[in-house]
Amino acid sequence: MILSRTTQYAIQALIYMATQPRGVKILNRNIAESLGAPPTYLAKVLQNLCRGNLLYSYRGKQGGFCLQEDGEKITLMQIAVITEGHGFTKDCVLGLKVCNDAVPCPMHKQWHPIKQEIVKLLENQTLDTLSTAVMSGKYQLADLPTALMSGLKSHG
Amino acid sequence: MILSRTTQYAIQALIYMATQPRGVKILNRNIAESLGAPPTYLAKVLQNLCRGNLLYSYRGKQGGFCLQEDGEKITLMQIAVITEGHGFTKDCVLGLKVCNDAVPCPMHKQWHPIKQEIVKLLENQTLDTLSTAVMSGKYQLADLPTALMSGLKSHG
DNA sequence: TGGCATTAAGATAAAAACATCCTGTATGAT
DNA sequence: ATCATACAGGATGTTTTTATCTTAATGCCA
Repeated sequence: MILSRTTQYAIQALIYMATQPRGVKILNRNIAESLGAPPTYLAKVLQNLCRGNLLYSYRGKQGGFCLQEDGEKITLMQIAVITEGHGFTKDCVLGLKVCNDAVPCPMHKQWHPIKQEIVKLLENQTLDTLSTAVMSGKYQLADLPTALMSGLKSHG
Repeated sequence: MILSRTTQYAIQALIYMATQPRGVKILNRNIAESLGAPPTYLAKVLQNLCRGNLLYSYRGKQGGFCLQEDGEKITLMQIAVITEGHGFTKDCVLGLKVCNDAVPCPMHKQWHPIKQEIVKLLENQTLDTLSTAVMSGKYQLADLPTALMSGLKSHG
């Protein structure tokens, strides 16, 4: 598994939010329901994304979460860096603490280009592209296709 | 992290064994020391590799572990399948239980080719190639270069 | 102002991964 | 035979990740 469960929730949640009308506050409860994710855990993840400045949060009645301005430009890499920590793209595939061009593990040379492709992919995929794909109805965001589809339909 | 710590230990251990003269029994204790891995934990990993038919084990005095015949042809994929379980190459990058060409997540199309490259790499890398690289002295197998190097030197 | 809905945050719990411990069993050497 | 050595396997402990619970803080609205 390349991304932790936490990061997967974060990405799913943000894509979901990008499918919703911009500027409207979205409840944690609704996101969790649409994704089939544990609400209390997702709340922590969203909190973390707020600290990472990808989201705004508003308390009280009429509160909820909102994508930051230019939210659709957010990349998967930005998300992953917040949830997995910096340097998760730098880890040695064999787990060595020090592994670089100068002092490589025996897989370093072969693994490096693939790692680069993963990085490039994560950097190229934006919430814009992904949410558009989901809204087309051809791609599922969670293991609850009916729940999600109905959720999308009710909003647009 | 693409491979679990357990898989990393397994790969490191097998590469190390492939650097040693074939047919000679190798002690868990020595492998662990050379890799800087916890000996009792490594023992479990090696046990598992025996069940997976990559190693032979011998008990009692003069006992130890031996690479299976044709051990140098073992691929990283064979190892990973044993330690991570089948289907670890089939996991959806967003964590969906069902995600395939027919019912894809919004990342499926973009992720698939990279996943294929990872699979191909793991299938192409053999203990032969990797142990040869390590024996050349240009590549480190553990975060204990001096310990490993001296270990290799003492055996040829 | 009081009541309610919502996120924030800290404590706690559960599960999985990682690691250790102890006893059993096989095997070669004395 | 007995002993020392090394793997096997089960129980236990620790750490990290994932998940839940509870209380506080905030803000809307009547």
